[in-house]
Amino acid sequence: VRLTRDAVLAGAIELLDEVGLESLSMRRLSAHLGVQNGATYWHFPHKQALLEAMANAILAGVTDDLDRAAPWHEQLAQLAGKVRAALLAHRDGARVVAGAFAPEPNALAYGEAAIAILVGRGLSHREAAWGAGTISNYVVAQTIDEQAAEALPDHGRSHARRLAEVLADPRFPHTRQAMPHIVATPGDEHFAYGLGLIIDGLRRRVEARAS
Amino acid sequence: VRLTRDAVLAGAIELLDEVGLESLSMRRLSAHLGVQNGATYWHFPHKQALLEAMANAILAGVTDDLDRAAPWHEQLAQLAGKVRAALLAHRDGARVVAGAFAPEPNALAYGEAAIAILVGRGLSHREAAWGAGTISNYVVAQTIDEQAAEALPDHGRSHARRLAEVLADPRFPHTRQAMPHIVATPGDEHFAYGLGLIIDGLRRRVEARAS
DNA sequence: ACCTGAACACCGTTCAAGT
DNA sequence: ACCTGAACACCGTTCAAGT
Repeated sequence: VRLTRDAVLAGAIELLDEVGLESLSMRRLSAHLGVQNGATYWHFPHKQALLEAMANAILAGVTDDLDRAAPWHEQLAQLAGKVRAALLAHRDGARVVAGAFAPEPNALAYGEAAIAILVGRGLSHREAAWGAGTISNYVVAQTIDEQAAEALPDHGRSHARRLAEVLADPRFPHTRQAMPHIVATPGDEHFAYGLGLIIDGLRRRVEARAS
Repeated sequence: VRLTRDAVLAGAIELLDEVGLESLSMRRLSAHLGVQNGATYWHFPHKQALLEAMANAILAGVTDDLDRAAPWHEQLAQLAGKVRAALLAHRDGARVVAGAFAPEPNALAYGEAAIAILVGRGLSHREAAWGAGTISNYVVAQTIDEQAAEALPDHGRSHARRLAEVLADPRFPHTRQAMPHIVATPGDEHFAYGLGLIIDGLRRRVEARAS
């Protein structure tokens, strides 16, 4: 049973989808690959390196097929949507990517695309980098929330009940009224709202430049 | 050596500041408290419960002393700034809070304050909840980045060098020019920029309501 | 070059037994 | 009520030895 770096990586993604990030151990991965305990360490120096490679794999193709004819702010929204879709395509995908710190190619390609769009509209590299980072953080954080909500036992009903109890506290009247919208709502509308806030902020700055 | 829930919690925060989240184990905490291995389990049912309590402790007081006379968007910015300061006050504070899922009182108080401000300006509870959530996610994610950058060995110089090497790749020209602004810049300006984007987006929606 | 087998130094959690 | 002591079932990582 000859192993390769790619086989280890593919097996790791497979196992991630099966058991989730919490249960993804190097030992379990070895078992999944039908190999002895330390075998994976020949292909990856440590677990973190494997996780970075997984994050890179999850983000593959996010900069493909962008509609360059669309208005710049729609291109940004499209790009963010593709990243979100990529994260949602794997169990705990958002958390895996959030934990990756090293500059892997696919994450860089995504950042480059976002910065290029903003620089193209006249923002400084500093503003473009910070703006792209804000979007990036939003997409990952929001998708972590979505996947956490998904993963809740019995579709989160017990969690919702516990939340409702706490919100009976008279100190939190508005939170109580907003209850249905507190836990990350599945579907695109919730995601689009927060993204829209950030992009609107960027539009203001781009328009200020233009005048 | 009589233990209490509060003593365990205080010891845990102390140990967090000393060794960081990665090295904060239940066993090490017991040693730090001068007590046997399983002793902490009488006061907290599991590690996650302790971490939630720590997150709550870190967020203590974030809703105090808000300037109710200030414009609403400045109140929001103030609130976000106080949360960031609270997270920065402890090693890995942002990551601890990010990992807390249960609705603890201080996090709820913060959410309530933010939602109340937005509802007070005419937004629906849905928009207010989503807007507050976007700010919340931003503050935590951005502060995680800041604390990660801080924690880098030799002030991140080796990391910056590795990044510079990767960015020699001609595929990433804009990222390369933006290099000094890619890693979370310490100080308030970087933080304020992203926060300003979100708040500006909210201002547009509040103004749309008013007219 | 690539993998096995076994070890090292840890984890979180449980629980009878003590006080 | 609160803690000890010891165990259970795991971890990530290393490394001589094999092929």
